[in-house]
Amino acid sequence: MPELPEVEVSRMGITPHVLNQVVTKVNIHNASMRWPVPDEVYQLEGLVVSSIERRAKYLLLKCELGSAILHLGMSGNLRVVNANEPLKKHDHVEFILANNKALRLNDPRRFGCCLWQAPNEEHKLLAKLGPEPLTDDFFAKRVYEQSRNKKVPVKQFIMNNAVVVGVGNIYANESLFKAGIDPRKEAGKVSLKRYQALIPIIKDTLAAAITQGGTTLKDFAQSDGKPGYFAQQLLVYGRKGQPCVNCDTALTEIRLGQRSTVFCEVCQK
DNA sequence: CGGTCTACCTGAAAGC
DNA sequence: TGCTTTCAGGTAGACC
Repeated sequence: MPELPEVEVSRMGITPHVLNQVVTKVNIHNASMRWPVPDEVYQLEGLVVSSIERRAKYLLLKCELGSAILHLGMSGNLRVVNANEPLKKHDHVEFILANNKALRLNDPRRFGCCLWQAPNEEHKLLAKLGPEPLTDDFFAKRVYEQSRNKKVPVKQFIMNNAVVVGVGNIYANESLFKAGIDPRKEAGKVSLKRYQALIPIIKDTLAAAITQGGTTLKDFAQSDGKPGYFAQQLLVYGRKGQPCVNCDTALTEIRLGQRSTVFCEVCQK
């Protein structure tokens, strides 16, 4: 499932093939994604892709008359293939380029989306997003102050897009383990000192995953079409019952906000 | 308004 | 073996 590192790696992967190319044709093979794919996306036809940006887990293909906003949801991936390559099942949207390549958005579960943003406008999905985790806008004191009087478990707090974007379930589990923080602990009762430990860990974990080419369990294909399964070592996620790497205690799995939460009851307090 | 819950969706895996 | 059920999860929006 694409988390922020996968999206960033996808961005980097498609950029050499897509940047500065003319979009000769847009094909919407299946408009029923999370939201209907709007016809405005056809406005890209005949335009040059002038930049490819990422905000949270959204990718923006920017052109003079507007931008396509892409989200991979849980099961989506982007591929760059030769335009004559047969479509695969769940290739919902494709952008044919002047270099005879096709950028294809494939998403079996259709939790992803392809939307439109006019120039100088900010789509409402992007408007309420919190800071990017890898920028200086995400820092411990800010998170600490934002968390005061919040009763929500700290894990759910750091997965809240208003606090920081791009921290999904896997990285929330991993980061809290590395920081030694019990995921159930009330966000408002976590000290500044502990946020000062946690925030750099989140940054380092995400940055390392980007550096290594992105991590995923399934569904992620490298943008050149090769399977992109990435064997990053996950310390707790998916390791319920297995020994903690620090103390050998069997890892515990619980549900927080309907999400699988794995942690070490000894190392995380 | 803050906090919690649900819906959306398919395919892999588990259960029977 | 093959059918049925469960589970995975990002996130907007409904709900209390």
